[in-house]
Amino acid sequence: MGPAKVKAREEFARYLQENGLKGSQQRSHILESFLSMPPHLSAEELHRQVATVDEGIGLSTIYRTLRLLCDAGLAKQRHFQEGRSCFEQAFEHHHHDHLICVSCGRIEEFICEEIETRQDQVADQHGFTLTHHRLDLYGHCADCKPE
Amino acid sequence: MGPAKVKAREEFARYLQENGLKGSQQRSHILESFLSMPPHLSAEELHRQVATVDEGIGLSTIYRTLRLLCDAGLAKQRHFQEGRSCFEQAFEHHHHDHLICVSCGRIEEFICEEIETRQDQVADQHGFTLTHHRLDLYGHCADCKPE
DNA sequence: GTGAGTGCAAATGGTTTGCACCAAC
DNA sequence: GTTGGTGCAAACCATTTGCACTCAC
Repeated sequence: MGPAKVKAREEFARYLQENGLKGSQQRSHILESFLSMPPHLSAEELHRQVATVDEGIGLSTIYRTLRLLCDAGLAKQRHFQEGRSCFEQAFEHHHHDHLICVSCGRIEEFICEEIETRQDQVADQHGFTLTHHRLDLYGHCADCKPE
Repeated sequence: MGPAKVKAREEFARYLQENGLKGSQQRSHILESFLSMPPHLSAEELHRQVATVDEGIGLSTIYRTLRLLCDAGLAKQRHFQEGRSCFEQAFEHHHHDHLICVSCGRIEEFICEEIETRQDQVADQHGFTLTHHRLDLYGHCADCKPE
């Protein structure tokens, strides 16, 4: 169990504390599952995982807690596919962009300073002040290459 | 009326022809409205515009025709905001990325060869073969700058 | 006249919400 | 014991679809 996860737990507890929110068994189970899973997952996937520990937990609670985690800065909501959210572990993560395999769904992260710089230049040329951006590269990963 | 629009009409007729599809008053009205409007619009916006010419036209017909236009290569479906599609005029358009104003919704297009090149390099380093990508820059445009 | 196109209403599906009940502080 | 949390079912909402009818070829 890495120190990042310990810190994430503390962070969540602190967030609840500071906002006059309560803890609960469900929230603990959801957080633990979230921390133990791959860094990118859907609400549905998280729900299935949590169900192995707590059968009766509702999907709405998953969504509500996921929103809490986003507000607390521990998760980030992404939209790699239309009509379905992907939640990403955000604690101790710096900015990065994504490579998404269109065959198997594998997601890899990267960051390219050159691209970041160019984006700022482009925005500048158009008189825009950037708030955020989204760069997703879609393709076939090494394992899914057609022969 | 630019030559691009004339070509777009011919292209659509040809597409229908080649695929054993029929023309209709509705399809003509929708195409004309689509060509006369700004290059980025929602199905709803197109529907409202078409309604000024043909009151009774259904929203489903708008969607069905929009899909046809995409298939014919005259439109491209984008997803700048979650849960709402944006359709873009695609005839005589080359590849480009977008700047989106988070205040007024204005959309500007740009292309940066340097970024394109870097994307290929990044994909290569990760063993990916790119099929497509999505680069959206969000921010405040010149007119919406906070003083 | 036949197969495709249309309008309408109903379905879809991921996500959110209203509400009565339950539990953490 | 008060206030927030939970599960369930119903609501959302852009988009799609089933169906009976109409129109283009």
